Amino acid sequence: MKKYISILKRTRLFAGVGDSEIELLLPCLSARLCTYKKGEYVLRQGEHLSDIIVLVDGNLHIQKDDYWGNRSILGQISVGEMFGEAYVTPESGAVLNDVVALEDSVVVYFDVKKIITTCSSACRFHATVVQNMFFAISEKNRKLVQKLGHMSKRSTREKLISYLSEEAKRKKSSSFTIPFNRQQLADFLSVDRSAMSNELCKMRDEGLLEFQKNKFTLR
Amino acid sequence: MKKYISILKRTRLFAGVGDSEIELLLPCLSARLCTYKKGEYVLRQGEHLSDIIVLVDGNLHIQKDDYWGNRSILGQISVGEMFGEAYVTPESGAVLNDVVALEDSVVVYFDVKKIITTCSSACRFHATVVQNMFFAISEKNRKLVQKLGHMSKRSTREKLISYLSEEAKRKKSSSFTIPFNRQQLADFLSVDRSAMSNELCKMRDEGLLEFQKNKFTLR
DNA sequence: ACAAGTCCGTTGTATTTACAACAGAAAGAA
DNA sequence: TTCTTTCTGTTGTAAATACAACGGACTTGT
Repeated sequence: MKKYISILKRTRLFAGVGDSEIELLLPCLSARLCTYKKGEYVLRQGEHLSDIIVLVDGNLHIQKDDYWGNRSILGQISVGEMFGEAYVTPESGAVLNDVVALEDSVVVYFDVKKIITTCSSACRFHATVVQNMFFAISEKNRKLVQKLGHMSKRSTREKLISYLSEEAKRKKSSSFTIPFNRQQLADFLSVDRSAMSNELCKMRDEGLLEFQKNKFTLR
Repeated sequence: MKKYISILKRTRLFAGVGDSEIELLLPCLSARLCTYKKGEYVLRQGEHLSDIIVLVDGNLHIQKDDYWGNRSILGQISVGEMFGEAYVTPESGAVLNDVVALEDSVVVYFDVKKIITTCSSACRFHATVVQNMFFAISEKNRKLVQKLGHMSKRSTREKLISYLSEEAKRKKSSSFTIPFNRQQLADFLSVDRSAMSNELCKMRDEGLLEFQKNKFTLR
């Protein structure tokens, strides 16, 4: 666990909390470390959850496969990001999506009850963590709304423009690398891969953008 | 303001807080009442926000119109529900969507800073509100994920099935009324109204469901 | 009651997308 | 290297969707 404290320190959840304080907080929040090999499932649709999870190493996808084998990728989780926060309220039911490791990954589980129930005065940074968690969920919420913005576009081209310009804005550069290959991007935007590939090339030919593999440049 | 306390008491945000306590909390949270006539905008895309808002009377839609006039309805807000919570973190930028009153509506603004900064011991229910807000946002998050589930379906029929069966589950009955007319439902699911109308009738002819106006019955 | 406006279903056509299949490029393994 | 496997772009066809347009049912306001 100790080797990941420096990473936890840089996460949203522990912003403003120092190394030594984090070490004190960890047992107070019932922190548990778990490792997953590439391809393993961190969460499965239908499970119940009472923890918030932070990725400290590796890379995860939030996805769902339907009865006909169509895969939807709802999002991607990078090191330092939090997930599972939508399923920890008393009323929330089962987990709606799978979370799968794209590479060997390490996560830390935190008991939500412990987080929201401010404990003894021993850990005075507890309140900071609660506030951080609030901000983190709020931010997540915003991301979901943004994704809904992409998804609500009617055509493949519009979805691509919506997503790519969003990424450009986020990375503050017209050149950026996306965390998806073509199939994954198609699953993320809920479109057909070949149709999307087609559209991307058309847009390139029209001079709207350039790309090499996962690196895109908007014009 | 007083006439809405009984409504606030029944909201998620104030669950477990009594009438008299709410009255004490209101000034402590910088509560401000605002009324909007049918058709007026409560929030506009691009605005900045530092409040959480609760609807205490009326009915609202969260929506966005693009350059070409296509409207997307991201969600609908009923009395007692909270919104705006995604835009109140230090880093969150402008509001991404419009919020418009479908009928004459009344909302209450709460200063977020006041909420998350636990105040003097005078209002001992403050901590409860913080926890409630956490649950409420978490719940909202879940709703967004569910909507993404509908949106990620490829065909109009699948989107309809996804949405309608979700509603049936939520209302715990195979008969239920939806808060949208046809055009609004189409905007909500990001499909063409006539194509959707067509599909609905096909499904009815196949015996999958029945409907009169906004009342649906699944078979 | 009447007029104006809205809502809903229906139809035909043009456009777009999904699906299947394939070939070349790139990446990995033996 | 050579052999696989994966990834990407391309094409043709079938299917689904968007768009425009219209008539009837229902509302609303005068």
